[in-house]
This record gives sequence, C-alpha cells and structure tokens, in this order.
Amino acid sequence: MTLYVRFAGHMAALLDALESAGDLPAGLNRKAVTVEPPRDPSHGDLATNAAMVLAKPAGTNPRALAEKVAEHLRALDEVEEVSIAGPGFINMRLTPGTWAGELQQVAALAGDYGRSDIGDGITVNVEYVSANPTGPMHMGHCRGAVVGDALASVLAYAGHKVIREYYINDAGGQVDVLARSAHVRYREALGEAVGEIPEGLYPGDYLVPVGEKLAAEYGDKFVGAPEGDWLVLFRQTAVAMMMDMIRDDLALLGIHHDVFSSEAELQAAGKPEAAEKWLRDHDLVYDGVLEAPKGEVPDDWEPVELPLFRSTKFGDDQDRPIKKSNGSWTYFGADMAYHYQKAQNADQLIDIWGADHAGTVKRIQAAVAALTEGKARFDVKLVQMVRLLRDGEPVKMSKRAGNFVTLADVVNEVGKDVVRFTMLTRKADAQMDFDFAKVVEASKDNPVFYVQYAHARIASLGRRAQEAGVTINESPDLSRLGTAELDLIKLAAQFPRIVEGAAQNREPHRISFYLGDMAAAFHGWWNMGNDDPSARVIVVNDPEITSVRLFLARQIGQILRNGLALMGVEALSEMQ
RNA sequence: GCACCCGUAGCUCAGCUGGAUAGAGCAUCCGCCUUCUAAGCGGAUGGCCACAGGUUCGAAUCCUGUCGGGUGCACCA
Repeated sequence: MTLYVRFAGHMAALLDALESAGDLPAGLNRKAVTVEPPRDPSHGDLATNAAMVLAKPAGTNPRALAEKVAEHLRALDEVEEVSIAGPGFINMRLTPGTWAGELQQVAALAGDYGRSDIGDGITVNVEYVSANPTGPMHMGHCRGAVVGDALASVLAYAGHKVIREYYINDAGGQVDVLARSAHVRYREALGEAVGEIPEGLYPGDYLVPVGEKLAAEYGDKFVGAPEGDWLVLFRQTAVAMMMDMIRDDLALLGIHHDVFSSEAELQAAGKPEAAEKWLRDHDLVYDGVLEAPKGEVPDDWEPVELPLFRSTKFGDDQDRPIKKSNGSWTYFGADMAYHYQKAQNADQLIDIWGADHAGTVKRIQAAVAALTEGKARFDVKLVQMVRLLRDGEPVKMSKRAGNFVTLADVVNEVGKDVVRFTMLTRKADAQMDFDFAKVVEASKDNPVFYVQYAHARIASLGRRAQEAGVTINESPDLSRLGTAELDLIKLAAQFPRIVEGAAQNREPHRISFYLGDMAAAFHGWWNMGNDDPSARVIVVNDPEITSVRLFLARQIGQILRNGLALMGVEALSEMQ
C-alpha cells in the first residue's frame, strides 16, 4: 500500500475515533478532507485540512479541533512531528524510515507502482480518432489519437475497465463521394485516361489501389453503369480499404482499438429508430420547424418540418433535427443512437473530439442525459488544433490539393515516441505548436529529451558501477539516505496521486508534466556530484552509499518508465 | 446575434478538481563548468493571475457581468 492511500486510511480511522469519543458528531461529510503535500515544503511532508473543513459542521473552532486531530497523528509511528499552522492546517513531518519504506514499495511493486483502484472496476468507453474513412490519417487527427489513447491507458491503470472504441462514419455523404472517387480510379485502372480528378472528389493517390482492386474484381462491368448499380458496392470496398490504411497509421503510433463500430451497421440494425421511439414516448422528440439561423442566413434556407430532439431541455440553445428532409438520419440522429448503444456496455463515456466540433457538444450531452436518464457520466474532451511548424515557419497545407501532412510522414520523420510525448506536453484544450526542429532537439527545453535523458542516465549507472569495480549491495541500508535523496523520494511518492488526478480529471498531460518535474529533480540531484564528488551516485571507496544511491536511482527510473508507459512512450536506455 | 474554449512573468506554458508567500522553461543580468554521460550548472531580476463584483474561514481556481483573443453556428460529417 502506498503512502497516500495509507494516510487516507489513518485519517478515516482517527476521525472514527474522535466520533466515538464524542469529540466529533457522527455522520459528518468527510469528502472535502484531504491529506496532501503542502505547496511549500517547509511546512512539512503532509498537511491536512480536516480541522478547517469539519470545524463548522461540528460546531467547534478549527484550532481546537486541530489540536485533537494532531494528538492522534502524533501517535502514529510514521509521523515525526505535527504542528498546527495558519487557520487550522495540520502539518506533519514523516520519519526518514517512512520515506525509505516508500522507496521499498516502488521496488516491490515495480511496474505496478502507481496503479490504483479508484476506478473501482467501472467500465469506461473511450471513443477517439473516429476519423472519416475517406483517406489516410493526417496530423489533424494525431493529437486526439494520442490523447485518447493515453487517457485510456491512464484510466485502466487507475482501476477502470476500458473500452477503446472507434466510430466509423461510413453512412454519410462523404463516403458516397469516396465511392465516386473510387469509380474514377476504377476507370483509370481499366485504361481510361481520366485526366484530372473532378472538383469535389478526393484527388489523393491513395485511391489508386482501390480502383485497381475494383477493376480486378469486377472487370469493366460498371464502367458505364448508372451510379445506383455500383455505389454501395464501391463504397464498401473503399471504406474497408481506407480503414485498413487508418489502422496501419494508428499502429505506427502504437494505437489499437478494441471496438470499431460502423454507423452504417448501426443504421441497418434500426438503432436510430429505436432511440427515436423511446424519445418520442418521453416527449423528447417532436415534429417542428426550426427558426432561421441567426447571423448569416444561408441563401437556400427554407422552413421545413423535421423531427426535433428537445435538447433545449438540457441546456442547448436550439432543438436539433435528428432526420433530414429527405428522410435519412442526420449525423446527430445516428450519433445519438450510437451513444445510447455505447452506454449499454459501459458505465461512463468519454469522447475525444477536435475543437472544431465544439458547437455540437451540448446536443450530444443532452441526448446522452436524456437516453440514460442522467445516469451515465459523459465527458467530451475537446482537443485543440496543432500548428505544424518547421524551424518556426508554418507548414503550408492544402487539403483540396490533397497534399496535407500525413500522420505517417510525421511519425517516420521524428519517431513515434517523440510524437506521442509532444502531443501530451500541453493540456488538451490549449492550442499547440509542433515544430519539427524543436521536438527532436537535444536540450533541456525539450521535455521529451529531458525525461529520456534522465532515464538513460539511470540505466547507465549499473554499468558504470560495475566498471568502477564497486560491489553493489542489492538490499542496501536505506538509513543512509540523505536529505537530497529523501526529497527525491518525496516527489517520487507523488506518482500514484498524479495518476489518480489524471484519471479523475481525464487529463493525461499531467503525467508528462510530472515526468518533466521528476526528471528535473533527478538531474538536479545528479548535478550535485559536479561540485562535490562525495555527492555522486558512484563513490568508489564507499560501496554502501553507492548501493543506496543506485537503489534510489533505479526506483526513479522505474517511475519514469511507468509514467512513459502510460503515455505509450518507450523509455530509452541510452541516448543515440 | 448566440454558444463553447481561452486570458497567469517580456515569450511559451503549469498550477494537484477552493488552501498557507502563485511556479517552471526560455529571454535578460551575474557567477561557475573540460565532466559518475556530452547534448551544461548555480543564482538574480521579473506578477493588480484581463477587469469589476459576489460566494466563504480562504478564490488564479467556483458564480455573475464587462473587455480582449480563438472556434463553431439550419437537415455538413
């Protein structure tokens, strides 16, 4: 059991004791009680706000209550010193042995140090990427892919059951365009000079193999045939091939989804109809006419009666159509049914979306709230755009010409680990620059490098010690840990809390920031050896202190590895 | 016009789901460094947390309004 978990337990037991002694009324809400490291380390190792939070409901004053709490805390073996400060903070300093014990925990738990059970086995469905199956993945998809994947890993590590899901938008107009584009390539494969790809179709070369496959399969049967004869067939083949391509792209990033759901299949199975019926029965869908849009009204706008979902009842500013005037489902209509389906198999849902879809968040949240009757937690994480730069200059892209920067290009140029780490160096809802030059820079400014470098340094230590001829004691005497070492352990001990925070807030970037801090602290410790040879890890004439420091360094390395694993980044044993 | 995201050091960004004196890197200034792994190290300067109210023991954090930036706004996905 890790330290913070244990102290949460101490706290609960102590409050129970105060209750039964009559010092505290029973049944107080303890949710706001925390045991955390104070911001200012000079206050101590741990601090609790218990007295301040509970004093008022208990009808007493914080200092008096703090005194009683402190009394119990002083009785704990692990606690060296307790003091009451400010408005009623209770600060604790822990014994060096407690920190040494935590270090042993890292060694004992190894890859599981940081694992948590706060998820309590809850099933969370994380839907991410869900790029339209009309071409290879480009950099616009990359950040959401990485954030979603890392978030899924963090949630799993924090004790959730996680379903990684991809929604294939294979039912809308854009896949018909894909099929038509494929038809042009099909004719081309049969020897026709098709010239330039017509405006409005997908011009990319990646459809050439699709045309070839269709030609091989069907010969010239559909060359002059009406669209109705081949559209569905071509669409299916093209979508399947696009999905293969996308899966390959994702694999380059180390991303593998558990479930791929098809919008077309969802519709074929009548899921939207079922959702509509349920909503109509609950008076949440009605037939109505929307007002003309505010702001710029499109030229072809005309009032039509459509089946509308009452999203305004859930905070949206307009009711939303679930079907088009031609009778087919809107994207939203199908998506609503899709979310309902996901909610059947999961307790909580998370969608990772590009920020350009921010405007549609409310309606889908409204739909999920309606269909699950408010029972399922549902978060939409918006991921902001990434600006691609090369030496500070924006990389020009034109989607129409088909020369967008593909994900594969970027991964091939800078590597999977650099891409993944960099995508997590900013919180998801902040815009980000991705500079090809900077992300591979070997300097302190580049967190990717800095963290890897720390890990590589640690990895090299065992080797070094051996070369220096120092005999290493694998179970060293940890009472020889000094203040600088204990400070490192204190930061290391926070890793489990960071994981929990990242999981609860759905913010995987916290892991990368923490790893940056941990690496910086390690480098700082290491650099002490520059000025003072006796502060080095390897002290040739003192095998015991060398063993102690090596043990510590290895556990730091373990934590860096655990954190990097959550981000899907491999830890390097040496820098190239 | 409306909605959403954002506004923290000169710049790029953190800020642990309300805690004590708001942090890091870069830049600037001052020292040091030829090494247990080189791609540096230590220190200093720098803030009305956009602004104004409110909530409470306590606010960068929550609420309301204002200003400023970004994005999106019928049956497109």
